[in-house]
Amino acid sequence: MAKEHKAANAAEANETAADAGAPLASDRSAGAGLTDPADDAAAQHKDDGAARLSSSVGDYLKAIWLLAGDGVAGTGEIARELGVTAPSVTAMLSKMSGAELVAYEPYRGASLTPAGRREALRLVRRHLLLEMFMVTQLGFGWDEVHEEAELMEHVVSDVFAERLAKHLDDPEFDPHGYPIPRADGSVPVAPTMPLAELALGRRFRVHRLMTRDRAVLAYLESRTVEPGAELVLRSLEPGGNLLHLEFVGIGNGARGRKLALSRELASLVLGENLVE
Amino acid sequence: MAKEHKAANAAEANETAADAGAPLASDRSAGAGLTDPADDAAAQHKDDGAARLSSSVGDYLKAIWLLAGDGVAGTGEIARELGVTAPSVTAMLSKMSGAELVAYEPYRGASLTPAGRREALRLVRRHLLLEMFMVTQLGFGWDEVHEEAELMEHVVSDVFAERLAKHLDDPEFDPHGYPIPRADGSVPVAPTMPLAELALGRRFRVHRLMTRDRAVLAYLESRTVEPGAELVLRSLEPGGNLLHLEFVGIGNGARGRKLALSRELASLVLGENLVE
DNA sequence: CCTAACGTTTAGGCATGGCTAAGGAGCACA
DNA sequence: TGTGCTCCTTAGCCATGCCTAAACGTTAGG
Repeated sequence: MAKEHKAANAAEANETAADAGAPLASDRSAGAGLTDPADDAAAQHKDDGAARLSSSVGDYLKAIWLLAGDGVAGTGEIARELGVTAPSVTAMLSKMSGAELVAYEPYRGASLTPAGRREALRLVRRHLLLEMFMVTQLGFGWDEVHEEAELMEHVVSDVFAERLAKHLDDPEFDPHGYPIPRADGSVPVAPTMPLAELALGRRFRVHRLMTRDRAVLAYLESRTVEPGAELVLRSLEPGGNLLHLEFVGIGNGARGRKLALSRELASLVLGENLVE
Repeated sequence: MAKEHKAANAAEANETAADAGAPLASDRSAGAGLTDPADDAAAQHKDDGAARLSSSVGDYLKAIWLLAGDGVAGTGEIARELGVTAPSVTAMLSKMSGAELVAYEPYRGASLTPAGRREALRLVRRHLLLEMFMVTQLGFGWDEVHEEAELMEHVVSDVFAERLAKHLDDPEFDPHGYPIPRADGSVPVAPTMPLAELALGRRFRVHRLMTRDRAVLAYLESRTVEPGAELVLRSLEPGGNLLHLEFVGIGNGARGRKLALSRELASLVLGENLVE
């Protein structure tokens, strides 16, 4: 079902380092440089980094990020993602547009401004850190933590998030390989070649399971197809819809084990082609 | 700094077992048994044990508990505690009264019903557990965690709270000796004799610093007056307004150290008179 | 080029939870 | 037994964020 979203591609992180580096005052005045009174209200939000956005606003920002990344997300799309009706989205987008968090064009959709993007990444970061904490320290399963992190991400402070990050050893990727935005607003990058495109006999290291579908994640993990695992493509079923793989990973207790995987799932497994 | 404690005393848990034992269904129907139409709305809230109370409602319940425990809290008192105006409190109390969370008598005040008490304790438990986590695992200072826990306590689930409790080793008291309500709704008890009432030459073990004043807490802790510390009253200033004490504790590195304490502060230090 | 279908926006409401202003209860002291 | 004074409540209002119903833009097919 839920297909992963945006193809966070390699190039991404640099571009972001740029926005993030920009103290975001210059950006805005250039990009949306208005001289109207509304600027005042907006200014407050920036000076101190984020004058407490409501959690609803945060949800919208995050939804836009997940749906479109740096592109444009449509009203209906956002409504579906958040489980609200389209009119609610229209109203909220107008408001957020006024606060310079999104660029909104009626009937077209909304995209994140640098400030909105920054806030969205802050939330995603919190979300992933909280999930990791719950799983690694409290013993939750990966399928139990999403909703709770969803709530908590809106109330934890910057300081809490950073202390938690340190407590977790500053992870850059979650256990499925999903990149955890950094505190400075940049996003770690990782190899993105789909396992499905691996050539015969070549060796592949898994970096990311590109899906939000829990059944798929659970299936892959039960077979130790997870970040760090190394595989070799031994053969293909005629037609190419089934891959016969073999584990060759080192840390993996699975060395030598065989694995059959459909092309469909293999295309969700991202990683890199290793030189032997 | 943050010292563990969990001096879970032997006898404890009984008194509370009584209240908590009451499954709160019987209580309510007997106590407030109305037959009017409003019952419907209220009924929904009870059937499933607590149909997600808003965080505001929770704040009110907690405030009443902190201010009055099982007694009656006045409108103004609650308003001050929560930082809202009196009319807001009146309105909220009426609503909560309808939901059978408090017993509200206009112009008199409100007290918790069993259901309200249960919810208040749930929140207090979460609050204290979160504070302990932040301090002991994330390295926060005790004076930094209150507000954040205040926010988080409203969003963490039962399961999260219990897993966190286990992660923290099921503490029964926070580091200031404040009792942490148990998951079953009972409250640990500890000795409550004020240090100020100690007789000359007698030995005293600190169990609790009975104040929320941060300056006082910091002052006492900087002198290692904290749960577990053991002191002997050596002499009194004429008039009895100053106590000359000496540390005799075992776990305490402070053994033999002298301490002068005003009667005022000594009355905030609760504990027990030890037989020598 | 026009029109139907779809998605989006406007209009009008509702619930929550807060506020100020103004009137009423309760109590203490004369 | 009144008379203040304090505290509490009632009345009326506002902001947020959601909803439904209805009008409107956009776009693709005839």
